[in-house]
Amino acid sequence: MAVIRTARERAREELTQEIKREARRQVAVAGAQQLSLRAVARELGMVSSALYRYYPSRDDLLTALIVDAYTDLAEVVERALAGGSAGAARGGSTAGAGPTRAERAQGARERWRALCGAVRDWAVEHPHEYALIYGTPVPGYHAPEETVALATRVPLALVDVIRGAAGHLDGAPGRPASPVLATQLTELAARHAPELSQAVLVRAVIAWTQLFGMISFELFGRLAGSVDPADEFFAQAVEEMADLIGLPETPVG
Amino acid sequence: MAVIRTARERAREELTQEIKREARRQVAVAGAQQLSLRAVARELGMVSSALYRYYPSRDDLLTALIVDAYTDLAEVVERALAGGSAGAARGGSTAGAGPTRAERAQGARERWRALCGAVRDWAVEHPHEYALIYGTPVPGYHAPEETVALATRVPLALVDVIRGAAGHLDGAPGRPASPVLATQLTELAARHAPELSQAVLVRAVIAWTQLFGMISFELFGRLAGSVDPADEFFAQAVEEMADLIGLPETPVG
DNA sequence: TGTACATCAGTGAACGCGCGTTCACTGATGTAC
DNA sequence: TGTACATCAGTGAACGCGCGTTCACTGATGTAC
Repeated sequence: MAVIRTARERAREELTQEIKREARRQVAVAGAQQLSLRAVARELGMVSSALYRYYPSRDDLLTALIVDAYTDLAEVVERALAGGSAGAARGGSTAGAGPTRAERAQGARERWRALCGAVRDWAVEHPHEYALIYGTPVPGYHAPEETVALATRVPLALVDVIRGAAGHLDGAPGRPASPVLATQLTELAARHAPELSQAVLVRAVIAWTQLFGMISFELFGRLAGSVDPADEFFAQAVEEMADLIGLPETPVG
Repeated sequence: MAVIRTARERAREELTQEIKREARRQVAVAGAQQLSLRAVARELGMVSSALYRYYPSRDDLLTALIVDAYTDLAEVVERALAGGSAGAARGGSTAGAGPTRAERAQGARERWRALCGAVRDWAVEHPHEYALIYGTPVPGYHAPEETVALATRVPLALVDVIRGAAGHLDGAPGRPASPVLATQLTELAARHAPELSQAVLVRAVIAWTQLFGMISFELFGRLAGSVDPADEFFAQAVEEMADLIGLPETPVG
């Protein structure tokens, strides 16, 4: 009620964060499966039962970490797009005004690069948190509704990048979608991207799965012996995907 | 020594298989993390310590399952290619003789479809075994050398399909590879596919990561709300990947 | 074919471990009058 | 400002669980002579 938090309230907020921080640290070191309330409590110098004042169960703590991971990744990606696109488009835009439609189209490929790079960088820096949200689901754990909406932020950003270039996409003509797929794409378009053709949407989904497929393979060690370290392969694949979608090339110079 | 196995030897072989079978069943139900020697023993009506006559540790049993999973998948894929390509190419080939080079090129897209379909079907039928070999690595478990060679069988089959169409590939011209990537591709080509260009090889790796990226997303529930069920999306993506690589279209009729 | 010994599969008890969660408690912090 | 009561964070013991692995043992199977 009071604007100024009581000592109790402040302590509670801080400890809630500290518990989460320590839990995240443990997940980062040993993976989600190894997360143990007792170990967290031990590290914090508390007794294990004290944690139950903050999280009603281990699964709730895990959920908090998952929510944070989704949020963190989404913010990193959105920040990369906000910064990157403004920078890329600023050159040609009237000072003070936002980028024009054509300018955003010009910047679409840079934005696509920025998005892919941001996801990969985050994943490489937080491999276990990445595994937490994009790895094998933990059997027995069921993600609450809350995370479903969060999980869409990155794909929505991806679609947004493509929408920015709508009308300027120059990919090869696509194959017609078969009936069920066409229906799925129509619904997807209605919800998120009415101006994109089915051919482009399919490729957006392909690029999306491609992006995370590559990253998972890299993190999980499946590229060892072929294109690992994967930096340049990744960059190349990002361009190939941009070509596939038909994102316009930015004129050089 | 004896050609005829003694009762002891036969019993040992059978029990070794039965233990593996029960372990596989448990992994299929609850995932690798849940595999427990005690539970396996219980189910088999033995005492847990008896298992140590057959597998020296839990990790060794897990390794046996992983080896089996790799082998099983590879065999399914190789069988699909053997059957599929023979059938596809038989129409135009001289009776008795193998397919000519041009005929194999004609069949390359069918072979690519067969390969992708076989991998996906196997994964859908054995989701937990798929997760065992393509999911998040189990922290603390280190895969022995043995599995490394096994893991290459599917990608080798993939490269083989493309090699079958060498000289007939008609993909869009690729971008030049940057230095490190070029080196990696040169080594890859030297080892596995000297007749393929770097542009094609990059796309082969892209298609490879794409294939498993899609399947993982499908199995792990990440396509829910977009293109799930994924059958038609998968088929479409398989064609797009074939286009990207430049596998020749089979003439219809 | 029969006996003496060696091999080895399976038993049952035990070790030592760590886990999530509950519960009655204490003492400090906060609130109402 | 001071007192009486309510709230709630943290304690410590306990419950009940399942796990991987070791070890001395027994009894059945196999082998050599």
